Amino acid sequence: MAKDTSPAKRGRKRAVGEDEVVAAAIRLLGARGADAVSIRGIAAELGLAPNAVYTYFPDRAAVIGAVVEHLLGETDLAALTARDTPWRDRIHTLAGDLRRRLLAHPGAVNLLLSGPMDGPNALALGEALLAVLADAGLDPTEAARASYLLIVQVLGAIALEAAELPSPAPAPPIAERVATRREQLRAIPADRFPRTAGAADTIAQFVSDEQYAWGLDRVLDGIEGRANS
Amino acid sequence: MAKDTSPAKRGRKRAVGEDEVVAAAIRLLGARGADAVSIRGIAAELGLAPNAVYTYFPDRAAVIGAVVEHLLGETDLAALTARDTPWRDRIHTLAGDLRRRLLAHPGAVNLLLSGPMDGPNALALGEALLAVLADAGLDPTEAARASYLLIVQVLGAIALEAAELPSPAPAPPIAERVATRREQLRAIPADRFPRTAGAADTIAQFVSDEQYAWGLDRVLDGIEGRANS
DNA sequence: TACATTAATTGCACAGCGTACAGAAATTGG
DNA sequence: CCAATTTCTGTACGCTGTGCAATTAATGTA
Repeated sequence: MAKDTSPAKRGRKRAVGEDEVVAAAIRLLGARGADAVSIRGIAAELGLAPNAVYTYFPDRAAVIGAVVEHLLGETDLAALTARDTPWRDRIHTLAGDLRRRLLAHPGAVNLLLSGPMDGPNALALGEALLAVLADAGLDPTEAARASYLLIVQVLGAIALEAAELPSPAPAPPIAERVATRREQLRAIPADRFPRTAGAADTIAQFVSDEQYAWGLDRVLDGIEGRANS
Repeated sequence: MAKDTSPAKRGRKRAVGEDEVVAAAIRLLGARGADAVSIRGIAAELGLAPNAVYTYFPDRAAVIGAVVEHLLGETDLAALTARDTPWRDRIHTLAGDLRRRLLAHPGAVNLLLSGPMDGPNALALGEALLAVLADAGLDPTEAARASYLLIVQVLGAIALEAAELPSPAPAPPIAERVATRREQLRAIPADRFPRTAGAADTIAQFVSDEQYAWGLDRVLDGIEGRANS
């Protein structure tokens, strides 16, 4: 049961730790977007030669995976399992939290979607979600299906929002993004797309907190209909 | 009203057309994955020097945008507006169609999510969706919100499926993907993630047709609850 | 028919990327 | 003090997007 990470190894001492590599990557992600999260960029950030990074991770994908894990690990799973709060509220809190955190560095969600999410923090999140949905009255099979549905919904919504942001810069405020959309929507020919043009005001607000919560509520409605079967 | 694309221009004749550029890109996408859709790869496919591509598109992002538009344009919108079919069935058909088409070249959905979907084919799809949801009894505002919800759901589900596929190769059959997942899930420690381990069988099938349809049905349930308010 | 104009294509170059390989530097157990 | 072991660096290869200048091909006009 000894910590088998410390027992005084032989060779040269490490200049940094794996966590510092991840930290440097996240620093780049926030400051210069997802494309800037490069091996060479991270190395420069740490004052190392590019290939020194390969001491800590086998390839770029592994670094990305560790970053994803770190981002997922920041979520407050305790709030998710607090059984004194209604289950729908708990999910709303988690979803809002994830959205805020992931849109803080646009491009982060693209990292999530660039590989399977199979790390321990991803598992922990899934497990907590299953617990909430059991509280909601779903049997284990339905709870599992619903948990995936929720993850799809949350990551999908965030990904679509992120898709229309130019990667660098930590995302303008929502009001500004809505205004930009409204401006672009005014160019739509009302004769060819009458319904779209007519609903332009609502469409402009697709990237708002309200639409995000509305969509989640419809999903939760659908899930709730399967409860205590 | 004359075709202002033909009136006999002056300089050298174009070796290919914009559509051939897009076709070459899609050929690469299907054969060697999203990463292979490079300017140089397209140029090689067409027998041109790399920078000749810049005659047709200003940069790589524009090429990607055209590819996305082309993929969206392949969807059968007529089936969406056939009012003799129940509206839920029509949406299921469209969703299944999109999934099949996008998973045919994994990585395609990442292209969709790499920029705003604001081309004419994207607009046409949105417009058709609004019509279906009007048929479902939603007022224009709710229909707009629901249409975005549906797009989020469909693209999110496809993106999550694509995320765990190694980009090249046109996606193994579903049964094989489920088997692979089941294998990986057997490694999950049941003591730390009891619910996850217990539902492993269901979780393995997250990438199945059934889960896709199940999730869509929950979303449609939620949307249906807002009809004829 | 000859020439000038215009557009498409090419060659070359630059800066960046991931990463493989060999060697130098640093640290420790014996 | 030496040998073993680990980390870090130098160098290099092949790939990417794309800007600039020169070349090639097609046309309208004289």
